[in-house]
Amino acid sequence: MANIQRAKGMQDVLPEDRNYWDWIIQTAADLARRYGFRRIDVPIIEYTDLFARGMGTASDVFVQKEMYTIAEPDGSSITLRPEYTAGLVRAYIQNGMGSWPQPVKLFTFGPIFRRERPQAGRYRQHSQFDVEILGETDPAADLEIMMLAMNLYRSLGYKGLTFQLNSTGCPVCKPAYINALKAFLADHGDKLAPIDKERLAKNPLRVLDSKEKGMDDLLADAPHIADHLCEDCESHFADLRDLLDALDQSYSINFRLVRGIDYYTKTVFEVWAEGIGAQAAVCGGGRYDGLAEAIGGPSVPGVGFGSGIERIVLGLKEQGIEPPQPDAPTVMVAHFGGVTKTAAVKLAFQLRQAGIGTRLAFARTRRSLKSQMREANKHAIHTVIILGESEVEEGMAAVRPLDGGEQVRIPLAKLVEWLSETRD
RNA sequence: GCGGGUAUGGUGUAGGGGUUAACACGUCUGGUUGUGGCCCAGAAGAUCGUGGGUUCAAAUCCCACUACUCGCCCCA
Repeated sequence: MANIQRAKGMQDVLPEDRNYWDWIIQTAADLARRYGFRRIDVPIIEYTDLFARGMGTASDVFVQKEMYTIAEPDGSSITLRPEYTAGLVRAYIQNGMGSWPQPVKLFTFGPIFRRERPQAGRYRQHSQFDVEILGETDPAADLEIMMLAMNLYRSLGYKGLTFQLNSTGCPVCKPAYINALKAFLADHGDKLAPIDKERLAKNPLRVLDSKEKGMDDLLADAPHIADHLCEDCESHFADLRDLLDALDQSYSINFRLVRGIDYYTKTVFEVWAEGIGAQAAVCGGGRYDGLAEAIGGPSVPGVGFGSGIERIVLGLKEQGIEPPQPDAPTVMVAHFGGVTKTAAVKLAFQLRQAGIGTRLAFARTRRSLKSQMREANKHAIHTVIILGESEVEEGMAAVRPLDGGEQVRIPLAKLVEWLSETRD
């Protein structure tokens, strides 16, 4: 058995769990369409270059290790997508969506791949629901993205939801802020943990994300990005907050909320839910006005979010929320082999044709009715139709309700009508 | 990449050197001719993760490896 197992970090989604998935995806798609988003699907594989440019060079070495990259015989390099946004922006540019009515609002679902060490709620293949608005700078677009995310979790029944909101500035104002932050941290270098000193050197913004002891107090006095925003970012952020207020939507300004990649500009946000442990964030997103240019295209502003389905499922389970059960057959046809089996097979398909979900008993030889009844009971069947020799001879069916009630004989010709009137 | 934990039938567990590895759930069959759930009886199903070592004897002790899992780093 030891050698028959799924690859590391991969997951089987068993039928029981799949109920959560279907429900989540259905809910999300309905919601997105109500907001005017349309579904798109892009390939799982893109040229490696697209992701390399999209991510920026800061985390290049690291990124290389986490991506599933394949060298093709023709010398090109392709990669299993580690995120959605770059591929969607590529599709926007390549398909000339710049000349569609703007903005273009898209959503999608599917797997993304990162070679990380697996952990609770984090796998090497995981699926995301991803939503983007491309070609729009209005803060109301940011609002729409945020509210779509929030309302998705609300629709699913999540409790204890909060918005964490911040602005990360833009290429005009961000560098000056980073310098101010660096200077501040350098002044307090003796108070930094080794890990934070490393972050300070590599990616100063990440120090804000530090969970080291004493950092809460220290960072309280650190410069806030909000005080360093340029005029454009400042007004964008103010407008967004006004709109949230207009909707009576509460949120927390979290100046320590930062996102890893370079391409984020202005708005960054996360939705947090209570009760799912260390991974409080069920989704993260933001604005990325510089991404399209970074990958070598025209300037196209964008804002969006991605949310991991596995993590949503985890949260639902921890909050004790169960998905609706999908329809399963409630009618079963039992028989005793031979001519009765032939009759049963014909009947089962007639019922299905008529829209009645039907389970057919299988049996290579004569099989006891007891075992067929037991089978019915295990599958929540509420009506067993028994076709024995005498029934077949007379063109009748013995209809046995399992939820109480008398067994009756119904002419086969009237069975569909009888079932739809009486049993559903 | 770094650290912790765990590995026994399909699942969850018990057993801690000595003849047929136990229990529960699940699965299957039967409990008089063609009737479920409860109950009863029975059956199938494990070379005790892999490889080595100690021993007369290893599921049990030792070592290594692998896998799984939790956390750290990092997170698109």
